[in-house]
Amino acid sequence: MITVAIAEDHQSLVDGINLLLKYEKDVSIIGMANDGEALLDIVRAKQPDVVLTDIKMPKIDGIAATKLIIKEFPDTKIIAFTMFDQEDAVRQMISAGASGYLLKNSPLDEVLNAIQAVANGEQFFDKNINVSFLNNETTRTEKKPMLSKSEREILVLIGEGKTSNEIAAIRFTSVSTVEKHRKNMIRKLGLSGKGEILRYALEKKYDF
Amino acid sequence: MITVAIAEDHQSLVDGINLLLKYEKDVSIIGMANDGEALLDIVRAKQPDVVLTDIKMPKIDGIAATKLIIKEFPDTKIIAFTMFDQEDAVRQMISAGASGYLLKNSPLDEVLNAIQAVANGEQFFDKNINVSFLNNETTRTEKKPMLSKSEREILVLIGEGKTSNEIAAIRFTSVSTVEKHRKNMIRKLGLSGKGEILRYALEKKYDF
DNA sequence: ATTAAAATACCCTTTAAAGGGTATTTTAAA
DNA sequence: TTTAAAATACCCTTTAAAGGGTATTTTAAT
Repeated sequence: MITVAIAEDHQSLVDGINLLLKYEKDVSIIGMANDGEALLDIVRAKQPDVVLTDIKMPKIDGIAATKLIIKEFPDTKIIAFTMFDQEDAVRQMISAGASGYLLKNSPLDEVLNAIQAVANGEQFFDKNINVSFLNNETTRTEKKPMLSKSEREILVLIGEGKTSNEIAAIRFTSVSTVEKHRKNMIRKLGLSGKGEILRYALEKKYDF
Repeated sequence: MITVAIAEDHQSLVDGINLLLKYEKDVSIIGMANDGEALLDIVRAKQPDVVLTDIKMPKIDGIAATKLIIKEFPDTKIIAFTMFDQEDAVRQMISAGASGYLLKNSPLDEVLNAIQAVANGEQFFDKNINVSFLNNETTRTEKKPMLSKSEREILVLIGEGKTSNEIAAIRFTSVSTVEKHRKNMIRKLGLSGKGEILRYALEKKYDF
């Protein structure tokens, strides 16, 4: 019997996975969480064999949660279940100690395959993910630019219509710092022109 | 028997809804799509009673798809199924003709409740949504300021990321004219601040 | 034909953002 | 522990947009 904990901020999807696994006799869901903190509580209390976790979650994100879980319970198998195929996200999850990576646009029964694979000591990667970069030195160097934590925070505020001045006040930093982050993001994202970072923020805002 | 079509770009969630409804004898899923274009094909081919659709989808988004479906098949009941509780998104879906609005962080069985409600001619809104503004007299009677033809054209171009200079070139007018239209729109719409008209253009892009 | 609204085009000033640097401290990874 | 990356903060210049006018020509409705 494989015991599984699920962390995912969309309850509908948790319910869907539950429906799928309810009648699987070799898999038992022993806990569900909608954020990383609740996931850690479950793992500490019940020590599941497999953890299926979203990356973007409230309180503690999937990558940080994975690190903490692996640190405390190194034998736990962790599968990332997320909507984006971002090289950097995959790489971070792998180096945090995850054994598998699933995309939400894949069929739901892949979840079962992944759980069984990782419980069996194997790794499991979604077919739609390009994992070549994990072994390939050249591909790794040309990875697409990833925004840092501060940069993402500022991008969200930009999307909310805040000016650099307001953002500086909110984050208790100087305006020049905010403007520096702006410029760095513009460079990283390959943008140019006045409104372009606002456009970017608004268009991608539901994406992360 | 209620016939249902689902449009949602995360296959895992489609599978979950499928699992939930498979053994419901008064509900039958007659089509599934991962984008708005495929949804329209299904609706035209099979004319479902109820459509459950995501808002953010490839090719044609949920709001545009809703408008098209209601135009061709006015009796179709449409439920928005999405991850964000944004007043503007709700309002736009309603004015596009949707009968219900569900959040993805709600339990999956709400989907069944929503389908049965709208099939029955009722409206169905997620408990976690603030819908007060829909019945609010002041909001409803508040006639939106009417933009002129040129103003709307320019607003579209602003939404496409064009600068006043580029817009002037496209429209064969002077930059000062474009800037005048900008300022007039800002005044009419009650906006203020640098990026605000771009924000407006991007957020209301289905509305004017 | 009169009139009102829309579209056109210019004036001036101010401001936020962008484009270009350099430099220090803090944090996290190898 | 050494190193690299991120976050911090400042410098200077340029530019697009905003905020405030006035004024003329077109277009459409009475």
